[in-house]
Amino acid sequence: MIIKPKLETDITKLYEKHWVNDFDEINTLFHKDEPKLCVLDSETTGLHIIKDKPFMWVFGWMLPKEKRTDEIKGRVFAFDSKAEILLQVIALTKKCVMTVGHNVKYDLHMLINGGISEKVVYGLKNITDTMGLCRFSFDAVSARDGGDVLGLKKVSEKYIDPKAGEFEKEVKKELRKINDAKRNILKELLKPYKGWGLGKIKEAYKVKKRNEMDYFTKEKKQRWLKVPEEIENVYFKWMEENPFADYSEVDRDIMMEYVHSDGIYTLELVEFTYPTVLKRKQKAILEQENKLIIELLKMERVGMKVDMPYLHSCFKKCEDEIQKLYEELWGIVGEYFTVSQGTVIADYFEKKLGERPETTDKSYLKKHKDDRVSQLITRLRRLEKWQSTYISRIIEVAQYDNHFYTQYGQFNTVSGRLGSDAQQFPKERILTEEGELYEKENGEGKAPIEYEIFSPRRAFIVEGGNYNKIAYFDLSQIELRAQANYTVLLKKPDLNLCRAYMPFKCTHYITGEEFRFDTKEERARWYEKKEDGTSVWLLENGESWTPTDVHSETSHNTLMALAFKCVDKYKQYEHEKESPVDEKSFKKFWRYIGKMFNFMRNYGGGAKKASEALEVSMEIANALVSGWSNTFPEVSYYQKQVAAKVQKNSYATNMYGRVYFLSNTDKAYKVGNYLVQGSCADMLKGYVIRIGEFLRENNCKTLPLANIHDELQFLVYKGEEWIFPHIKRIMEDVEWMQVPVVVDLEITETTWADKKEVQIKAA
DNA sequence: GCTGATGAAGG
DNA sequence: TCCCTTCATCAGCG
Repeated sequence: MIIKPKLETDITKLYEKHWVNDFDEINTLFHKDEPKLCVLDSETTGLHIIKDKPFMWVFGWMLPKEKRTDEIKGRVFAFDSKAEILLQVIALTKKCVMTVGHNVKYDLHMLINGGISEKVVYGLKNITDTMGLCRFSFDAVSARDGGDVLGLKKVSEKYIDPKAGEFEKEVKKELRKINDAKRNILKELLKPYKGWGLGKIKEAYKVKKRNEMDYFTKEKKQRWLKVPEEIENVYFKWMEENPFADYSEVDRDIMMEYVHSDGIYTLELVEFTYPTVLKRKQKAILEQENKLIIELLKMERVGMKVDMPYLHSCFKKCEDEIQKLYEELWGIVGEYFTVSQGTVIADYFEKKLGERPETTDKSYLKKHKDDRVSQLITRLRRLEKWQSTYISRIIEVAQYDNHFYTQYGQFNTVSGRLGSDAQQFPKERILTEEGELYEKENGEGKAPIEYEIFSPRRAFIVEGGNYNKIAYFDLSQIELRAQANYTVLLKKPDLNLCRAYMPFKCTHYITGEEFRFDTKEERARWYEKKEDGTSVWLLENGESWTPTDVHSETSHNTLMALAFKCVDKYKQYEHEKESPVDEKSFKKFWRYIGKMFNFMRNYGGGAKKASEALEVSMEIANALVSGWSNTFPEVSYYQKQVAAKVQKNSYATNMYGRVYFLSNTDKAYKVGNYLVQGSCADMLKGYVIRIGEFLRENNCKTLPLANIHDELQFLVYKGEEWIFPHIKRIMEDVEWMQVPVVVDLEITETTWADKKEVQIKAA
């Protein structure tokens, strides 16, 4: 059945839109057209990759160029989700050169949730994500700096059809109507209770945004409002009986008007981006990404098991602590407010100090850290953030089956890194005030468990049964190693940075040969030791090589720049006017700012920012700049070279062929970091593919579980510990890295928080 | 309602 | 010339 929707644009009218109940019409036309490019897109009940189901699909294609006319460019078919049709559609996609979807990994989840076996989906070979095509053909500018956001609506509106956003509006309107109707039920229910309307509920409980619509929660907002039990019962019961509406509740006739457009724009995006992808020679790296789609798909479906009772108990602890602190805060200030209300806080400080602060941000509060109000606000902001972002969110996501599922954004980032929400789980626990005091006196990590409010990583536990172990493979300081390697590749190796990771330009204590690192075998000798445990490689002064402590070195050179005299390196410094630096203050202060600045400067940071961020004088900040330059002269050279190259050519290419293109080269200085960050990201992506192959070839049941930038996690199947040395070998074997790559292994049989380091050798 | 600022995290 | 991100909340603007 051919659909003539009310809304058509110059772009969409060139596509024939069908609604079908079975496969016949699709099949007949497909064989008539013999397309090379097809699209698959799902409409689903929500965004949970395991719980939610597809209820409608769009399958379509673009006609081969020779078959197009002025009237028709392609065909799209919408149908209710049924496994039989999907299976036949999948068979057709295999006849195309390319099958695309926008964020296609999500649609692959929905194929599985729609009744297609995992085996069939995991076996798909010609899947390409149009988000990837966008990333590989757009400028390397992050969204923060005004670069493109890759959402289908945004991209199509900008590059394909200014009217692309119109289609969704009708459906959104309809969805809003349904949710409004549900909200009106609550309104009616609340009518008998004076003073407790919808507005008051919104003050008492947090209302989050889902699809730009109000999503009511059970989380407290303005905690001074005491909600009568009766009201709370009415409200909670309403929530249960009236769950937040999703697209499946929208009338099918209205859906039908719009579903085709997503498929059409996705096809159009291929036509728009693909020539640039080819021109920039991005086909090889695109194929890598395509392989990765399936590996990530598998990984996402494993999910991390969470300890729900623990989370619920932490929620309660957090809640009590927040309530307690708020009561103290309101008592002092004499007014009810929340800690994110900057104006109220500014009022307070204006009254107290006679001067109105411009901001009430973290740094302002830190300046008044002896003020109890300042302490309370700082602490409450942290607690509330943790409670809502970690505890509540994990509970919400994991409610379905006690697993936290994350989705990896494969093309979100400019550099090539994966994005995911698992990356922000704090490593450290949050303690009560007493606990923090205890640690101040007795050392970090020393506070006993009764002081602990919440340890995010404690919530993630092993699966159990035959999967009673999680292994974490972590790349040691990989970005700094890659940075060192880039100076080697530029034929100007940075002495200090290289010597942090290998005995660069050192000589053997017996043979006198210089350390070489051109081949794998030569490189592997960096670790060789004498019987007494010191390195066989000797520095110029005859001492055994020890890895340079790059942070101390920057601090040392900063002190030199400030005209300190070195009495004992890293330990004692004297000055004509300033007070001397002893070992303790070197460690606690100078090394700390040296470390912070090392990272800052690698990203292009300057003296002004350093002075602000590290809260030091401009004099010290300037000394850090020159201290850094003296410590890593060739890193400085590298940064200048890359920027100059980008100024000249408008692009640079990382170690895996990923191109960073800039139409406007004002921010060329950023590319130096893109190359380092992006090469490491592609390195990780490569591991995921290769380790996946290894596990398949050996019929392993161990499952890749998660990735966080420089770490890979595996859910280990009982008895398969033999693979650890192989994974380590795969990860440490990086063709282009002349600086040694080192991988550490940690294991837990209980929770993520309790992982312990294990020594192994690469196979 | 949308945007930008702010601030809590990860590397 | 401080890099890449995620997620939540609020003030200001239209």
